[in-house]
Amino acid sequence: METKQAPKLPHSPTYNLLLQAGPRLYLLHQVHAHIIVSGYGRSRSLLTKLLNLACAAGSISYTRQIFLTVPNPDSFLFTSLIKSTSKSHNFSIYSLYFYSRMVLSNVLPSNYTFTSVIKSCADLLALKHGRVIHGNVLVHGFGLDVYVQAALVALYGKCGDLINARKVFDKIRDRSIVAWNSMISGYEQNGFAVEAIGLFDRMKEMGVEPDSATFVSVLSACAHLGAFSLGCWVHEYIVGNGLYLNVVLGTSLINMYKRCGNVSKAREVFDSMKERNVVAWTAMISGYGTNGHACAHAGLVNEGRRLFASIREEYRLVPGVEHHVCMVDMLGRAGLLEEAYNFIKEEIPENPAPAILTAMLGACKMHKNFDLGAQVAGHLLAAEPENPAHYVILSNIYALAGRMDQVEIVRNSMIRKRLRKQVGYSTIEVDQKTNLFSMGDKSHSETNEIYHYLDELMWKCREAGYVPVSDSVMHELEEEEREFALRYHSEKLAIAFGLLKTSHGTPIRIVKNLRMCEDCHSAIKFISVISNREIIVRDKLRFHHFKAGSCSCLDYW
DNA sequence: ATAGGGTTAG
Repeated sequence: METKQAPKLPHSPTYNLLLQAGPRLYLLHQVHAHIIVSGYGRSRSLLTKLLNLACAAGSISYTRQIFLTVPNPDSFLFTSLIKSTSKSHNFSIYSLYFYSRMVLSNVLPSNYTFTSVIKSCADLLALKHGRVIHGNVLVHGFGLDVYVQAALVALYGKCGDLINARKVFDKIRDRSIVAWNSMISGYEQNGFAVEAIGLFDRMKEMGVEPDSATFVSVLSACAHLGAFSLGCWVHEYIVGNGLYLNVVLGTSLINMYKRCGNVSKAREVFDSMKERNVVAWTAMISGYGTNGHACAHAGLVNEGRRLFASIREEYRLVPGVEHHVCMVDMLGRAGLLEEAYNFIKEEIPENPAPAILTAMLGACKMHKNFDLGAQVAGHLLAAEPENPAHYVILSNIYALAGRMDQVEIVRNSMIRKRLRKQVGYSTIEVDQKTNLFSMGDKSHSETNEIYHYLDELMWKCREAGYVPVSDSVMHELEEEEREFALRYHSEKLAIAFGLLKTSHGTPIRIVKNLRMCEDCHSAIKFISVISNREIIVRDKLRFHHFKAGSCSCLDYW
């Protein structure tokens, strides 16, 4: 017996004209005219298709104009309109608009309506509207539709409401790969890299096969944590399972490798990609930059000046804060303090962004220009009086200049404002698990072993000629604390742990949330010789590759 | 008459 299938009816000639026109405005206008002239001006099906195409063609005004001519828009028309508008970021707001018109017209929404309108809320980060719509979902009985649930998880995740994202996620009975991906990316995008990886492990335990979207988030989490071996595992999995390296996935891999300090692997991936766009190129270039292969480090000041000029002259773009910061950093590093300062005054005469002044201040500190430093710090404190980092660097500058009275004043004003220095920490991945250390941390299960080993190591460093550099420690600390703090800075603890736990020949990779201090920088150079290991430290701004007693940053950072 | 879904990089 053959099964009876519903016969597939051919499209009407007019409908075919619409299909042929596609999302091209001038053709759509012609077909629209044809529709009206041939008396189909009230055909909902034709108007629906026309609306979708007008929207896809990018004209929201034409879309609205057509919408207003539809006699009685039905659920399908509203839904398709909401879906079309949800596809473009620019039109998300109209998605909400048409949804509210739908509700006001008493037209019943479907589960398809909700997936689209929720996506628009997510793109708009419209959490309040999202909550209301979530209520509507429940009222209309779609609370257990897996597509709607996945959209809700993504909505809450994007809006930073992880509690509700997880609540919805936990209620999903049969979790699709997209539901898992939404929750994992929710954690990742909100800075919870460890949780993202934890959920990924759970997903694997449950036998769910990850896909490229899963890996994009997981790689992002690896990049965040500097989790090199997990990142390599993901890469092997991708290759082993023959997953296609599309631009997004490829760029995620590049990003992971470069943020783990391995530019050559990043480059291998880049070279193997079939398609590359601006994002991929930018990821690769910035990888070279942060790892010390760019103008500011190589001292290619003329090249840098020329590139900056080309932003306007060749590319017709307006330089942004990030470009200004780079210029000031590059000039400052090269010792051209005056040029850097004039650059700021000329390029950004009013209210330069704090990041630009911070770069200037760093340059003043590096080249010990205390007068200019104090002047810059004054502007910076006026712009951001609540940021403790500015007070710390200013007090460091005064200390370097030997003006302890000023150090005292800065310190007191910090105390008065109840500002505290951001807590520094370092992480290191061992056996695909990330271990976190903070200064003087004794919470680790192998604390005694680690401290003992570190003391021994520092002793050997001293024998080899290492002298502690105490001026980089916070000046608000008491003398005794200072010595302790210096000896047990988080990166030193993490390195000691790494040396204890990994075999010879394996590079040690550390991620630090703040800038590295001068003392640690000097100590690690000695450690790299004594332990005969390559040590790679990623600090807040850039990479330091220590090998045989020297660092890739050439002591400028 | 006919038509559709949620996740992913700097």
